[in-house]
Amino acid sequence: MAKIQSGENSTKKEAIIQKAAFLFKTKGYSATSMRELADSLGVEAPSLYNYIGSKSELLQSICSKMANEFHLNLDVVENNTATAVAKVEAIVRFHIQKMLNNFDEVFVANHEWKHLKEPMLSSFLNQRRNYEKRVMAVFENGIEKNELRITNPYVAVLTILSAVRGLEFWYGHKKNVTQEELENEMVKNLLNGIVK
Amino acid sequence: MAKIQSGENSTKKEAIIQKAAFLFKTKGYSATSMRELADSLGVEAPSLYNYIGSKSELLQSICSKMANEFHLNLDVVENNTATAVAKVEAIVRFHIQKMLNNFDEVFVANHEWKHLKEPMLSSFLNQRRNYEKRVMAVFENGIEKNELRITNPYVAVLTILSAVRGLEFWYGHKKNVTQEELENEMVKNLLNGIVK
DNA sequence: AATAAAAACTAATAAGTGTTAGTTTTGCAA
DNA sequence: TTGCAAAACTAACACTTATTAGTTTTTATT
Repeated sequence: MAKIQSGENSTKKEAIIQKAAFLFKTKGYSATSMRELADSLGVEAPSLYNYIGSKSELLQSICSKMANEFHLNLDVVENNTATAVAKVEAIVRFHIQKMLNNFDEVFVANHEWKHLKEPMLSSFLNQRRNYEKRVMAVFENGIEKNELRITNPYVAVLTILSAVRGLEFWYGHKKNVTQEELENEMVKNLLNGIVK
Repeated sequence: MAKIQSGENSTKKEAIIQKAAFLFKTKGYSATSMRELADSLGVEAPSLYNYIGSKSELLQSICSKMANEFHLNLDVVENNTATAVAKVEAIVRFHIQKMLNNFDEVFVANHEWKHLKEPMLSSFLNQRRNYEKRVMAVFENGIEKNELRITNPYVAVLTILSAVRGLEFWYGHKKNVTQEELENEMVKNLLNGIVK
């Protein structure tokens, strides 16, 4: 009957993943059925299996894609910025932008990872721990170089990254704040708290 | 066979709700089955219905209990603290303490509310919007009285409350940070960013 | 127009869901 | 010890779940 529509630059598999991200975000992974996903693509559920292996594979694709992108950005930041403060700002800005531009997928990676199956679950958590450590190293470096006035880098990382993650709470509210304003104001509030 | 164990100060219904909160937090509402909940209480699933009305009633109990407690605290803070800065600090500290002392239930109210059924869903979201507005009023008052240097109270509320909510991320990590240290350090980092 | 591959379909399966009905066991009061 | 209510049980229901098998339709190529 109907065909799975995919944009010019995306395969049909990618179209399925994108819709899945939207539904997983909206209803949660477990509460989203394959029939529902198929329905929203104008197709019967078994047809999806021409493109994907399983429901859990969809979740896995989303989570690992996000993990990779965040790690990749950290590589760039570590090599291309001078001061620790500049690194922190670059990291915060990337998180904010990702949050605003790839909301569905970031949200799913942040909230639905617990439904990953082993061994992907362990792998995902390992990657995340690793990411945290690398960010924390940036903060520690900032303390050594006397750029930051924080005393506990772990708490600082936790505080800042969580604050940014909280943008998901803002999403949909659509107050009279532009994306740029929000980003700048947030960076200011957060960095003011820790920069010397 | 086995009986549902309830602590000295709690009814059996409360014991069920508490275990439900733990499971809903750990596996998510949809992925938690009544059989599983019963199992963890050493009982068969239908036995639960001697004490509760339905699965969704469990979620409702948890969410509305948390909503009430946060509102109640705000009543106290509004009346019993002098400056806006003191109010902000008191709110932040309450959020942190709740997060650390009633982790399961706070987590569920924060993450699983979307599975509430109407009309409780709308009611819950209304309460939350209301809470935000009241907190925002505190910030606006702080700007008027020249106590705060923020320019956008909405972004500030978002940033601070999200940062605190991010404690869920810390929970379980058990770094070498005591609860008090964490609370004080976090309050410092956050207030430094906005207090004049 | 014929053919082969891609992609949709229908039907079915086995497992799991919340919940109800009806029955048995348990524990306490008389 | 008897009797009664509270609280457990078993069996079953009507649905929903992800997924597979097998078949038909669509699409593009020769």
